[in-house]
Amino acid sequence: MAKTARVPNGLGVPCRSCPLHELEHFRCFSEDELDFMSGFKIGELRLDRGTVLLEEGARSPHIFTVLEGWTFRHKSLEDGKRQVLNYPVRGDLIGLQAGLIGDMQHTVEALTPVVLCVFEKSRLRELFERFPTLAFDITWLAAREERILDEHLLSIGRRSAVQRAAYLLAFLSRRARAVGLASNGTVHVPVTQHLVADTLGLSTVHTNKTLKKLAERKLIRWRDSGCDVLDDEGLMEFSGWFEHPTDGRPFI
Amino acid sequence: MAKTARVPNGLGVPCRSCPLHELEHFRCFSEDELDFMSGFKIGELRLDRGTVLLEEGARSPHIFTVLEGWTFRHKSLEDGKRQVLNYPVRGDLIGLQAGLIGDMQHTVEALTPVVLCVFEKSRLRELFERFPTLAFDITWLAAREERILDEHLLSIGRRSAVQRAAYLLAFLSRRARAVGLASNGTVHVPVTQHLVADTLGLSTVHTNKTLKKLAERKLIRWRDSGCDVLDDEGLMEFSGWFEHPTDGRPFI
DNA sequence: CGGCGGCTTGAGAAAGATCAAACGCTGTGG
DNA sequence: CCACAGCGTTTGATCTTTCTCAAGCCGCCG
Repeated sequence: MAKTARVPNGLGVPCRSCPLHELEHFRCFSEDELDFMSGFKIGELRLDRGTVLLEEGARSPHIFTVLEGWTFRHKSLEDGKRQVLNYPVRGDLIGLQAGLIGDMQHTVEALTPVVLCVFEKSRLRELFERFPTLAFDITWLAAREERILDEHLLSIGRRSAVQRAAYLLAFLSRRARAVGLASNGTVHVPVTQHLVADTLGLSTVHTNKTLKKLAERKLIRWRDSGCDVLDDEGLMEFSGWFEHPTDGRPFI
Repeated sequence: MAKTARVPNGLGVPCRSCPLHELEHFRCFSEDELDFMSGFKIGELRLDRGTVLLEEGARSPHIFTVLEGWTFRHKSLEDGKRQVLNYPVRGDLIGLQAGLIGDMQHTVEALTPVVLCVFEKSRLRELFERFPTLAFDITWLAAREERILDEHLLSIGRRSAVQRAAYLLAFLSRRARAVGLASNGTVHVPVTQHLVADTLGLSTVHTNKTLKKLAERKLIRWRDSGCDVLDDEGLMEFSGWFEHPTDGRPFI
């Protein structure tokens, strides 16, 4: 079963030389911002695959940012049916909802070995007061998450099983690619079919049959408990989804 | 078909005497904040039922806040299938996503006659710089929207049709009640069954049969192209959903 | 070797979609 | 005042998608 880890262990990468800055995807920081961030970040947290970072109902004193690896967040009904909500990857914020509103209302778990930056939520107010630009970035990220969830909702509510699957894999592939997770051009998405099922709102059996159809079209290949996305353009076309460009993504 | 309206018309209620302040639901403003808000608000917009406020693909110079009435936001697939995402009501922000990120990626429409407060998105930066507390409130609202979408996603993905319907109506009733829209104890939700269907990801026919089951249990009553929620506690129990308390809701 | 987790397959059952028709309002024009 | 059109709702019949149950396969690890 899932383990739980909580305590920052070790300082690791300083913000100044954060590897995410190299991706042209992100905006640049001022010196002041960098100084503040360096102090705001209180450590790094490394988690094994399968470890629960934050649990539904918990109240954590920290918020996090993904530095390396894949995570996913999900919540469940009382009868145990689970719904995956999203997959935070490099550069994404984790725990903002709980940081602002109160308890966690979903669970966040490591999908691969993961490295997170840890921040104290008690200093969020200070961040807002001293660095409006950073505050703006946080809000930007929240708005983008909202947009992604809109998209997921449309997909689950109105697309057929195959299109839904195509959308999901295209989405994940694009997202991974944008943060530098493609190796020689293709993205390997580290999800089990069971997890895909719980993301699409389908049963595992039906998901399996559905994914086979995408594999037959050479859009994906299943390998090593995960999915090689062979042709994300093809998936996008097939699902009827396309990626909307966004004005300058911030970074935090 | 839906009309489109765009221009603020008339100044209406001053922020100082905003009726929303009376609901103990919202946090209080300082004098400074009130001053700023009074200037930030550039007018009011009244829309008839069915009018489109913001359209998918548009780029508006404004963001809005609902002062009176019901709205809904939705997006569609190319083949015309529509998914309703949420129902902004009194006190909710509209257009933040587009305000921060770029184009609108969903459409917002008036469900009843509506009064909106209009703000200039170009002054958002200034708000963040001068009033960190207000910036914080905006982020709070974004995080709460995220949380609501999480809940919707779980519902659509994992609940049965009846439970989904029960959840939706309980949710809307609670929400309406919280902002003072209950008349002698019960809430009238002004949605057609077609709209409910597009929110639940079901067909209209099946939605009709599903709602009948809830009506048979005396949980709701259909009347005047809308739904009287007779027993939201009952709906909540039936759907397995419960309302999570939130720490101090801000206001904007 | 045995067990477990993840994938695959088939068969029958259930949930929900689609098609078709009709009803009861309401508003409009003759 | 009536005829009629349009929208929202209701109902029944049939078709499709997806679920559930059940079993088997494979590779990995203890």
